[in-house]
Amino acid sequence: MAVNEPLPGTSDLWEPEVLDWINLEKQARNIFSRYGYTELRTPIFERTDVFVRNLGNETDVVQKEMYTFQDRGGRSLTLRPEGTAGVMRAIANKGLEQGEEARVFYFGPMFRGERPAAGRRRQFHQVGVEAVGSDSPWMDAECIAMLVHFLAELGIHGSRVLLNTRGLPEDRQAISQALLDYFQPHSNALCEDCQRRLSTNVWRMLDCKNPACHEIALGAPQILSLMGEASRTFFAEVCAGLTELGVEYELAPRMVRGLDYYVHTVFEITHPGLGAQDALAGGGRYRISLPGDKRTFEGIGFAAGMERLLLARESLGLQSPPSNRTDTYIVSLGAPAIPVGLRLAGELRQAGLGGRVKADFSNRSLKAQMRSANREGASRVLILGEAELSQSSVICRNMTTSEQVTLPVGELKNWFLQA
RNA sequence: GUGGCUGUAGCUCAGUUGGUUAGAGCGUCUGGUUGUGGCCCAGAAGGUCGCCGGUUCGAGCCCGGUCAGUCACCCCA
Repeated sequence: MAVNEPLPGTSDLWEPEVLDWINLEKQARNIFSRYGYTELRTPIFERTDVFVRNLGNETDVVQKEMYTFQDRGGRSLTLRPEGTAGVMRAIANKGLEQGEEARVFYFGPMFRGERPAAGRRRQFHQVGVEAVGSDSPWMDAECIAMLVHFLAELGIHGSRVLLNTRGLPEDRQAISQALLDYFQPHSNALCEDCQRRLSTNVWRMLDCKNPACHEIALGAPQILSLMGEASRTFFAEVCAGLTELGVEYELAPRMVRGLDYYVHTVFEITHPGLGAQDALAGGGRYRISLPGDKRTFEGIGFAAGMERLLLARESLGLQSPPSNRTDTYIVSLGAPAIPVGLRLAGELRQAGLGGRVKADFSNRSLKAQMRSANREGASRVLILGEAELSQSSVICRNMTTSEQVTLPVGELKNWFLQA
């Protein structure tokens, strides 16, 4: 039993759920390509430093969530915990001309060694986009609007767009200091995590969920007001762009996203149908430098959790109904009929007739085979028995109307073509 | 990694104060006279009660451990 179960946090995916996944991928390609994005597929494992370097060594993802192993040559490799790093590596490898933009989307499995919960898996799937090479705030607005468009196309209503800015790196020092000056006096009242954050990551204290910390964080200085002119102008233009595109959003001045590489815009989309992990998607503007490359790449991107998108759809009653497995079912009565049914099935498929064709090789009674045909939802049944074999004919039964006729094999095509 | 809840047939679940061969519904299979599905009827198959150990004359029921699921925390998609 247990040996056949998938590992914790992983799962087998059967129809009809698979149909929802196919549809999700189709919609992603459909929408993102309208914005000029092209699909990129990168390996699901990379050299470990690709991730450590990009995500930041102090992040939780790097510290305790990566699936890292050594290959035979002793190199440290890691199953990708997110998509951006690999995409950036691929772009750097291909090369980006000065002034050239890369706009790509991707989807696929990601791996994080976390404890599974609602909407959280160890192997999960993300659909994401990256627009690299533009430093324009209008690009941020368009990117967020594209995500909102995508959600609408999936029928996901009721989500919220939360928006904030982290400003430019040169503003960070002053802001961190101001936050530190504010939180330090309260240190005794803070939770364990936040006491540690005082020295590691003061920003993160702003969105601590601990009630006591949250209370204190409410009185913290507004980071936006501490930023320089350039940062504030950038943010204002992102907001203006969203308004221009008719995207509704909420300012979330205390939202701080986990990864170190963000500059300026950060955003998150939440949905009430998800449970405790209510983030449907998240992203922001980033600057990334790669090992062996002197350049810094700036871009804007997001990743959406595919499981969560599906959960949100489910909470709105939008999952695919179970589908029939068979359109045409071929019943063979008696051992001599079985190879004839086999051949007939092959001919139908080659001719593109009868949709999903399944032949029954079980040599069971007619009744038993008819029951199977019915259970599988077949709309047409072809019956081959002794009498039919001797005269090269076949009984053609319409399962919806229960009408049937005996036809020479040569006339089957016409029968299939009529409704 | 930490905590709460759960773990009985393919599925959904019953199993009384621990006491003889562990039950139901659905599903599956077979049959209801010569070769015809869905409805109905009859019969059958299917379970080491997650696993290991303990308490007991005796445990699906009690205790401990373990594994798995689930939800929550940390964090994130």
